[in-house]
Amino acid sequence: MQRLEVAMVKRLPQYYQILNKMKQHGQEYISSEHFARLLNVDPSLVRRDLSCLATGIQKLGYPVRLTMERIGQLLGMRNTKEAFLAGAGSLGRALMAYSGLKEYGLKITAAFDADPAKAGEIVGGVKVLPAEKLADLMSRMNISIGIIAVPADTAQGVADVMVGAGALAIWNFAPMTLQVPGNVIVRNENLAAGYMLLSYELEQNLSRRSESIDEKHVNEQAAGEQALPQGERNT
Amino acid sequence: MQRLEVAMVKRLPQYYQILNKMKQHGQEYISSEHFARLLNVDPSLVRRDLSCLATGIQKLGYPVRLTMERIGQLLGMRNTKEAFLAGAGSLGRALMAYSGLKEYGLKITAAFDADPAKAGEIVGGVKVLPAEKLADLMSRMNISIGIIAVPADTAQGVADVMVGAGALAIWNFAPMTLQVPGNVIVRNENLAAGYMLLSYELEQNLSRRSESIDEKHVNEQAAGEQALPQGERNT
DNA sequence: AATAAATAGTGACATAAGTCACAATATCTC
DNA sequence: GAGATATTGTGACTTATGTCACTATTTATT
Ligand SMILES: NC(=O)c1ccc[n+]([C@@H]2O[C@H](COP(=O)([O-])OP(=O)(O)OC[C@H]3O[C@@H](n4cnc5c(N)ncnc54)[C@H](O)[C@@H]3O)[C@@H](O)[C@H]2O)c1
Ligand SMILES: NC(=O)c1ccc[n+]([C@@H]2O[C@H](COP(=O)([O-])OP(=O)(O)OC[C@H]3O[C@@H](n4cnc5c(N)ncnc54)[C@H](O)[C@@H]3O)[C@@H](O)[C@H]2O)c1
Repeated sequence: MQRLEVAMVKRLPQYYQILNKMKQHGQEYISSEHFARLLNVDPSLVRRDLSCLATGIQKLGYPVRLTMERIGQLLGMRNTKEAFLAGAGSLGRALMAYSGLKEYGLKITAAFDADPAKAGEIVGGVKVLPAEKLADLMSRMNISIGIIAVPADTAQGVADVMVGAGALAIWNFAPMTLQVPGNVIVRNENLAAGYMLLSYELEQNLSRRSESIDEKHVNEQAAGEQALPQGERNT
Repeated sequence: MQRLEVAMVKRLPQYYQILNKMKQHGQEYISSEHFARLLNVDPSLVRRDLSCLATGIQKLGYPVRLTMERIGQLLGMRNTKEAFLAGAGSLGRALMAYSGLKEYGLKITAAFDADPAKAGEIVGGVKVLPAEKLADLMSRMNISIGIIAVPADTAQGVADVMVGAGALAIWNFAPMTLQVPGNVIVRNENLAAGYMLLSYELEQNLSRRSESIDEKHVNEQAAGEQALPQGERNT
């Protein structure tokens, strides 16, 4: 009964990150219970997710190194992939400077910016080139991942160029959904949308809190303070 | 039959962003069909999501301004919220400089960094202060949102300080899940995990492609090129 | 005024995701 | 080496999410 579902795959990176931290702490094993506490999910969900890796050992838990290895392999992190970045603005530079991505198998080979003043700059070891060169270099170097960090109104155009140059996957930071052919993978990292969600939940919490104050006639500001753990939001 | 679900609320920001673009283009109405095309989802899902807003007009679609207004209200964007940012590194600076957030009702009032050399800097109109001042200022100014852009190993400590100072919501960019009391909302913006997902799907696509090449004995490199639209990944 | 056409709203259904409870099993202790 | 115990793996169940097909409504057209 292999339940290789989307929701599960979304959690695998989190297990991986936890395992990584455990490894650094010299931990040998970690239980589903422990995973669950760190991730605010149900232990049985962890077990269900990891059962497909066939790596759990009864009474001990999951061996840190082996499980990490398996997840890394499943997620395709073993072989480093090269990517081109479009847009060397403040977010683009942050990505260039971010060493964490190498650890997960991503290497930003070059960046491209429409602003001629930015050409020649080097950030985090990554050189910025003129935007015009993107298409040609991408197809000639056979780069299959494109990262989009340009303003929303030019994002679709950049995506089209990347796809035309052979991109198979696009990591998009512009706050919009891109239109691409069916064989191209897009992952939208819509941070603004993420904030709106936070804003919504905060609003909900606040109104619930004031409701209970209303109901119980003041003197209950602490109400909800010890409320049931609601878990964290992401995904 | 009010289906006010999590999954739906996650899509509302996307509808909002599309409506915003439509407004700028002077569009008056937008149909569920149109929404669906832009978001790569089923039109009936759009209708179900928006039905709770009671704003759709038959034969015309959804009125852009009114619907945007309703969503903005539901998401709690009408009243601007102030936030403190911890970590004025490359990502933190990008957030300070990002004007897009104001549009959605978020104002970063001040930033805090443990590195004394960074104190006094101003990025995007936001001043960087010494990290020691965070707790005191946060509780005195009654700021309820904290943004975490510090390295993963200090993130939990910063979160604890924020919660102690009265934070009710945390927007976390460190690649880990934070432990907070049940009344505090956390949104994890785990970009590294996002990349791993992209990597996984790319790997899947590549292996499926090579499979079909194997099966049909070469000469079919184009196979999958016109594959069924798989929609985009986010959330 | 009648008709056509587009499009929202929705009940019934299908699939995905998560929870519970418990059996199976590996390790540890004495 | 026998028994206790922690912990995995999983079938049955519950809840959430998405899809389909159809009805109702509004506007445009003749
Ligand atoms: N800065 C943030 O923290 C942040 C947060 C969330 C989302 N985003 C999104 O990320 C994107 C970039 O944001 P930013 O703050 O870095 O903006 P920015 O204005 O600092 O940088 C954008 C860069 O893209 C370049 N550019 C424009 N058109 C281009 C093209 N066709 N080809 C190549 N380069 C081009 C510009 O010259 C500029 O250097 C935007 O879509 C923004 O909405 C940014
Ligand atoms: N840069 C990126 O593109 C990127 C992408 C994804 C995730 N992240 C995550 O975001 C976080 C920040 O990344 P970054 O690239 O900006 O790192 P960075 O090293 O450039 O910046 C981190 C900043 O935090 C400060 N800091 C450390 N401890 C602190 C404390 N206790 N209080 C206040 N400030 C403190 C440091 O002085 C530094 O200025 C990290 O967790 C990283 O994994 C970054």
